[in-house]
Amino acid sequence: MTDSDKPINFIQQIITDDLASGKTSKVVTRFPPEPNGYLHIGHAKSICVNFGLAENFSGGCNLRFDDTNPEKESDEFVQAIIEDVQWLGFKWHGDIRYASDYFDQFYQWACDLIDQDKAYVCELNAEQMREYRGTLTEVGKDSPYRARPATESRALLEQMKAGEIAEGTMTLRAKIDMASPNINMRDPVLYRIKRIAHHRTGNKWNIYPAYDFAHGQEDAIEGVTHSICTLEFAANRPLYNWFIDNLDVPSTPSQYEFGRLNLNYSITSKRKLKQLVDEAHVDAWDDPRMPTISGLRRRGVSPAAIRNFCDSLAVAKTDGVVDMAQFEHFIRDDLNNNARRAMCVLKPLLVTFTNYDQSELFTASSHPQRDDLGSRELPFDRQIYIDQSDFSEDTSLSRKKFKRLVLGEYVRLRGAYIIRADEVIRDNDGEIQEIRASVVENTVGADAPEGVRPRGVIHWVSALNSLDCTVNLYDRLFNQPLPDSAEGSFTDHINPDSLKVLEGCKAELSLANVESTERYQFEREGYFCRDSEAETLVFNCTIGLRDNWKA
RNA sequence: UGGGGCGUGGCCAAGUGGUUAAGGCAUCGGGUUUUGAUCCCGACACUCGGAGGUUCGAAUCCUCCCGCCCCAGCCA
Repeated sequence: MTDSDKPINFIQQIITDDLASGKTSKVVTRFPPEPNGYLHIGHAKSICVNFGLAENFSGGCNLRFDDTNPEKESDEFVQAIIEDVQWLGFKWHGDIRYASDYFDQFYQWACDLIDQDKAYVCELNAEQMREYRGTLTEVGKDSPYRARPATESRALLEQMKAGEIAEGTMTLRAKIDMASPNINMRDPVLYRIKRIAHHRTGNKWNIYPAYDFAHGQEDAIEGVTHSICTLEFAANRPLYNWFIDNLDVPSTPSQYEFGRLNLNYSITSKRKLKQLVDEAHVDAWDDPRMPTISGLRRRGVSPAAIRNFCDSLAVAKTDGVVDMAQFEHFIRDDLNNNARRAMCVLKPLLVTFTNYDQSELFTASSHPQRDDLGSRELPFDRQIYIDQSDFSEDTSLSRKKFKRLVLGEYVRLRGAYIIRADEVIRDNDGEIQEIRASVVENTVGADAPEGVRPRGVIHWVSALNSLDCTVNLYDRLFNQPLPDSAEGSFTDHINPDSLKVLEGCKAELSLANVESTERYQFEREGYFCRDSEAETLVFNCTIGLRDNWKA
C-alpha cells in the first residue's frame, strides 16, 4: 500500500479539519521524552507519529526533553536520545528544547495562580495527602491549608524555592475540586521540593514542577498545536486544559492520545528495561537483545526497517499486542533488499579435494537482484569449509528432504564447483573430522553435466583464505509472549538461552574490514552486522532467514 | 466500584446506514530460483464481544448486558 492510498488515522483527520476550519495554520508537534533512560521501540512509534504528522502536513516537530524530575535524569540519557532520534533519520524543528529552560516562566505562572486564588501551599505530607485525596469511589476532602491567604502561600513558595523548607513537608497545589470524579483534578501537586542538583540547572532550584504543571505550558510556549501522547494520559487531559485555560499562555495546544505499542516476547517499559540493565540480565542498554533503539542498532536492524514497521502500525485508540513476527517481517524486508551477500561458515567442517590442487578466484555478485551493489572475489582452494549441518552420511535421505551434501552424491557450492563427497575421515573418538571429495570439472557458472544431479546449493569458504570470527546468535529475550502479564515477575521469564556465542567461525575474505554500520546476509544463514564494541571480528545475527523447510 | 477509553479472522487493522467486510503479518497449497531466501500465483470472517430494537437495508443508529485497558506518585 502506498502512502497516498493508506487510510488516514483519526489524528490526521483532526488535523485536516483544524487546517480546513482555520483553527490551525501551521502544524507543530513534539516528541517529549524524559531523559531517564534509553529510547525503545515503543518510543520509535511515537517518534514516527509525531515527526510523521509534521512532515505530512508541512509543519514542524520539536524535540523536547521533559526534564522536570532531576532525581532520575542525566545528561547520558539526553545524549543517547539525541543520537537515537538522529539515527532514525528525523530532523527536529529548531533547537532542542528543555522543560528546564522554562522553569522561571513556570514559577511566574505558579505565582499567578496563587494570586488568582487557584493554588495554595499545602503542608500535608505524602501519606496525609493520600488520605485526603479519597478513592475511586469516595470523594476527597479539602486540605486544611486550602483556605490559606494568597500572600501566605506566596511567601511560603518563595521559601520553598529558596531551599528553606525540608523535602516532603510542603507542596504547591492547584485549588480545583476535591470531589471531582477525575482524581487528577483533586487539587494536584504543582511543585514539590527536591533539594537536588539538576543535570542542566544545577543547584538553582530547590523546587521542581510536576508533569501536569509543565507539559501543557511547554506545548503552549513552543506553539505546539497538536500534542500527541499515549492513552494513559487521557485522564490528565482535563488538567492539561485547566492550566491552559487559567494561565496567560501564548498559545492554545490540544492533547490527543493514541494507543502505545506493545510487542510480544518483549518489553516496552523504560523502568523495566532499566531493571534489566541494573540487574545485569543484559550487558547494557545497547545489548543487541534489548528492544531499545540502540540495542536494535547494534543488532543490525536498520532505521528504515523500524520506520516501515512503525508506519505499518495503526494510530488508533485500541491497545493491542503486535506480533513480533510483524516487526521481523519489516526487518527482513529491508535487509533482503539492501544487504550485501557474503558467506560465512558457522560450524566448519573441512573438505579436502583429492582431484584438485590449484587456487582460483571466483567473482560473485553481492546481491542477486541488485547489480548496483557490485561483487566480491572468492578464493577457491583444495581445502574448504562447509557447515557441519550441510553434510550427511545417510544416503537414504530423500532429495526433497535433504538438499545438501550426502556421501557419494553431488552438491553445488554456491558460486563455484559442483562437488562429490567420496570419503569420511574420523578422529580417534569417531567424530567426523574431514570429508574427502572431488570437484566436477567445468561446472563453475555452468549447468551440471549429464548424470550429475546436485542435491542443492550450499555455502562454503576457502580453508586457506578465510577469516576466523566469532558469531553471536540471539534468541528472544523472554520465553513468554507477555512477560508482563505472566505469573510472577517479568524477570522470571527471561530466556536463559537468548545468547549463543559461536567461536571459530569462518568468514569469506571480503568481510575483513567491514564497518558495524554495514549489514550483510550470510547466505543460507541470516542477516549479520559486525559488532560495534568488539575489537576482534565479531558478527551479531540480526535475524535468521525465513525458513519454510519442513523437516 | 467513580471517571476515562476500547472490543472486526491467530495478530495488527480499514470500514463514519446501501456493491461479494480493504490491506499487512502469520498460516496452508503451488510455481520460479546456483540462498530450503527473495519473487510470483492461489486459499484463508454467510460475519463484525453478546442479546434485543429501529430500518426496505446495520459492523455502522438505539437499549441493555459482557469483557479488557488507564487513573487513587510530592513519577512521567
